[in-house]
Amino acid sequence: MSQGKPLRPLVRPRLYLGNELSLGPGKIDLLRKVGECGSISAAAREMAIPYKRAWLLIDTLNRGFPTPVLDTTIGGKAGGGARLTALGEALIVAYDALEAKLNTEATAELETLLSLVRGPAG
Amino acid sequence: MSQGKPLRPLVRPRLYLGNELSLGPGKIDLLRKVGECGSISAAAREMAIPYKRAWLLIDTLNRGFPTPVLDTTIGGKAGGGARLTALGEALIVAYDALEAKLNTEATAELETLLSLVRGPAG
DNA sequence: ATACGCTATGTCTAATTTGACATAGCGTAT
DNA sequence: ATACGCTATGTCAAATTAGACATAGCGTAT
Repeated sequence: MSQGKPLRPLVRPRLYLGNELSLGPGKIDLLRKVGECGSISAAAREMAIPYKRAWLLIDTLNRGFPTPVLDTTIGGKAGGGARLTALGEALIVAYDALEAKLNTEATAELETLLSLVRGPAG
Repeated sequence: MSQGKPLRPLVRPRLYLGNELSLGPGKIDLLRKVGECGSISAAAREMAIPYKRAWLLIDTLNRGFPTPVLDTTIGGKAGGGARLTALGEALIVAYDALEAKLNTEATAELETLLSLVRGPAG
C-alpha cells in the first residue's frame, strides 16, 4: 500500500568519486553546518568533533575538487570565518537531490532490504 | 539525449541498517563470490583477501541478520564448503535491484556530482 | 594595546582496523 | 591410514585512523 511518505531518508549514500575522494553524509553535513554557522570552528563545535578533524575533512574536499569548497578568511571576532563557495553549495544541492531521489524512487527496494534484517516474523 | 545505457554502476551504495550492521559493495561481492565458488576460502583466494577477513565479514552478516547468510559444512576436498541460504540470495538480489535502480533513475544527479569533480573545463 | 575567536598547522598518543601466521578438527577422496 | 582442503578460531604485530593538545598568526572589536 505504499505507506504515505516518511521522507526521513532511509539511506544516505556515499559516493566514491575516484582520485581517493569520497563524498558521504559526514562531509555533506559538515559542509552544510559550515554554511549555516559561518565558520569551520563553530560548525565543529556544534557537531561535537575536533576542529582539526573538521578542517581536515574540508581539506580533503578542497584537494579533491578542482576549486575549494569554502572561502575562508583568517581573523577572529567577526573578522574571520568561512563561507561556502559556489562549488560548495552545488555539492550540497546535488547530494541532497541524489539522496532525495534515492529515497523516493527506491523505497520499495530499500524496504525489501530492511525487511530482511527483521526477518519473516518482522 | 540521455546517452544510451552504460549500465556500469556509477555508485555502489552502502546501507546502514541499524544494529551496527552495514551492507555495502564489499560484503555483497564477497557473498556473490562465495555463491559462485562454493566455499569461503575459494572466494577469499579469488578476491585476494585473507580467509579470516572473509570469514569475519560473513560472520558479521550472520550475526546481524536473523538467520545465517551461508550454509557451511566442515570438511575439505569436496566434503566441506559453503552455499548461500535463501536469505543470502535475497540479499544479493535486493542489493542488485537497489543498485540498478539508483544507477538508472538517478543518472542525472550522479552525472552532476561527477561533473563537479572535473570542474567547468571538464 | 589587549582580548577574542578564527584559520592553519604540528606533534604525539590512543584506539581501531588490517594483515599475517598458527592451530584445531572434520569430512571426503585415494 | 594418509593427504587434502575446508570451517572455525586464536594470537600478535603492523598499519592506519582518530583524538587530544599545543602553537603560530591574523583581523576585528573594545
